[in-house]
Amino acid sequence: MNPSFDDICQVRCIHTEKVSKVRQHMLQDDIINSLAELFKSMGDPTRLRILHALRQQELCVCDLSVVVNSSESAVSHQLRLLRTQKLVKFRREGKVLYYSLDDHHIEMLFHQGLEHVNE
Amino acid sequence: MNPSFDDICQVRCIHTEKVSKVRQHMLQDDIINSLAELFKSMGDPTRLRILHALRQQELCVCDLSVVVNSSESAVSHQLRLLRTQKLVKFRREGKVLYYSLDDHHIEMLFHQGLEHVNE
DNA sequence: TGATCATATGAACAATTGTTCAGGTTATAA
DNA sequence: TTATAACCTGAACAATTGTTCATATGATCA
Repeated sequence: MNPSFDDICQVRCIHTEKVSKVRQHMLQDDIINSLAELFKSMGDPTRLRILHALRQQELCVCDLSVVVNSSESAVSHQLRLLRTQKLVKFRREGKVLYYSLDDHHIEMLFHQGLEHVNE
Repeated sequence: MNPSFDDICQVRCIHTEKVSKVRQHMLQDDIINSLAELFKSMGDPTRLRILHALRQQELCVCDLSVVVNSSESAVSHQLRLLRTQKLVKFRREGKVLYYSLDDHHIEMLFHQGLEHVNE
């Protein structure tokens, strides 16, 4: 177990006021965890390739596996994860499932990320 | 090895035109990898707590370890990663290092992420 | 109904990750 | 120079991750 706030600060904690102020505005664990899951979902090359492809065009699993150069099984596994995290959605047309980005936040995140990477 | 584009598409590939169009606009591997590293860096609860703390206030390692309730060593390891990925920067004042967010993209990404999580 | 196509799933494996522990740096001040 | 405070680092470990392989759905059509 970690020592409590008070325990630590009796020993050493440089800026007590700053710290307690910041602590009051920390996010709840479940929010932080959801946020971590979201970014984690975007933290894999294959999934980013999938997402970038879907930025341009809705696509089925077979197409996606060709576009991102990965097996259909691998793509399907990744799509399940992206679905769970609400990054993509799909519509069915007969046997074929067409995947697309779930909402505009994903596009925004992708765009902002690209800007950061391109300095 | 994966079969080549042509190999696959001779066998089965539903929407050949769509696919080759999307393929032409795919991002280069190094861009995709950098982007993945960026999001991966934001895909951990401890690092998100650190980043969120720094959104409010520049802080030293000791303060941060109290705020995010983690050991100084753990925080230091995470800060190194965040530095490498250019998510945070620091300034020195005597023995103390004050960390802060590197640029406004990080704030934007955090904000957009929060919006998505809060539906 | 049975055959086939598009996709999903479960188990298993190597690879990666985050933390802890035990030192090691670097800058300040006595 | 020596002691101390603030921070960093490397090794090691359990836990998590992404892929592959084999198999299972579920929808369509003959």
